[in-house]
Amino acid sequence: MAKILRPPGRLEIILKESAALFRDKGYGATSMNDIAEAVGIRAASLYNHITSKQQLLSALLMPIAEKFTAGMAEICAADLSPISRIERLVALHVRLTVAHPGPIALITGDWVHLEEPDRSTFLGQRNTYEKHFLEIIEACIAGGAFSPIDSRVALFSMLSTLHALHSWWRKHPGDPAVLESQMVHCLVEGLRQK
Amino acid sequence: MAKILRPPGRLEIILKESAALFRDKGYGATSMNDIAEAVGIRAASLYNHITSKQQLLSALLMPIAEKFTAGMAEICAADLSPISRIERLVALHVRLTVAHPGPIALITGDWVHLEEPDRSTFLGQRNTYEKHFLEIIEACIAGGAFSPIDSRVALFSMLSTLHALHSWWRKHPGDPAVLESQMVHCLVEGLRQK
DNA sequence: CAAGCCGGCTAACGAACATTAGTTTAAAGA
DNA sequence: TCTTTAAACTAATGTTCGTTAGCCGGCTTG
Repeated sequence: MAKILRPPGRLEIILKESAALFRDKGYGATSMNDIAEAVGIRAASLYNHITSKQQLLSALLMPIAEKFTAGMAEICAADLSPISRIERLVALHVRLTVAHPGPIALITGDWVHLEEPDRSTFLGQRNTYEKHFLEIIEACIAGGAFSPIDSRVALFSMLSTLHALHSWWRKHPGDPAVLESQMVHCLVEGLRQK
Repeated sequence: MAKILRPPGRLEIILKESAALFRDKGYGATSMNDIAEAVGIRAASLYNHITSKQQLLSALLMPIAEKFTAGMAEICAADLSPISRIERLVALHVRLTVAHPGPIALITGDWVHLEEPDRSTFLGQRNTYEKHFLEIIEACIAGGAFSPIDSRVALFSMLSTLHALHSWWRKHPGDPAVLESQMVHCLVEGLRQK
């Protein structure tokens, strides 16, 4: 039984530092030297653990996309009211953001640097995710739970906030459950006092 | 009276193409060659119109920051109820986004590549802008117009949507007034049917 | 027609880039 | 103690980067 619990795992350090750098400076503006320096290593030594910068991005982005896809599938499969599905979706975003605040930041912009076939895979998952999200919103409107607003505008509004969650969490970490209820309040109930 | 209405103005073309490329690929991943190619010119020829890549970013970002600062000052100076100020702020974002959909995209992420002193100037303006925005939200809560939610969460939620507006506008251009009322509905009134 | 200049161009610079090859170090297993 | 092996290193590759220098064609203006 070779090695359980080896140090902290060099690869994971590299992934974590890469995510932070990609998030802060962007994939294109982050050099292998930057990453190596953050890890405390020479740039060439990184290649003992990874095969390319591109694969690094892929290793960060693809599992996250997968998690969102799986979460959406679970919510769609469950027997829930449309409004409950919305709440579950907010919870999904909060949970994944808290668990992976680094890689999740890349979903907004740095996916453009993915090469094929990862790029197409990622975009496909993203499209179906948003399609399902839209259908749930439309179900809320049809059922009278939501006002008869433009469903695509509502989707855009919710998603842009949920995608930016990581920046909020980094500055104000706290109880995920509290954050979740605050998000539901802002996004669904609205700010206006009733 | 030298030249009114000269062709389309080469510099403006360069600025517009740069904004689009910075927005799509990020400042660091956009090369002078990319910009030159988009303009239909060789990279070296760009320097007949600009002094550096850095100055290009600065020329795109700083005027936008200035416009937000000026807009906020105007709203603060006017004699308005807190809730009216919120509506005016949404209108300000919609108006600037529609007028400058390219450069406005850089406000979210690419400002990190600004060099001093522009970087500090930009951050200063951004901070005071958000401070004023927060005060207006708190006035809404204090006056009973808003629910007693965490004001910073409300600010984050509104700003993240307003900052992402450009991506929506690019895909679904239309009547700015309609967009504005939809935004007010999503951000203030909430999606939930009352 | 001549002068000037605006805005292209080619050529070249050093620096930084991602990546490869080959070597050394040091800890683990025999 | 000797062997193996993972993971660091140095050195070097060719490419691309932003930028400078200098040239040249073709308008505009006298």
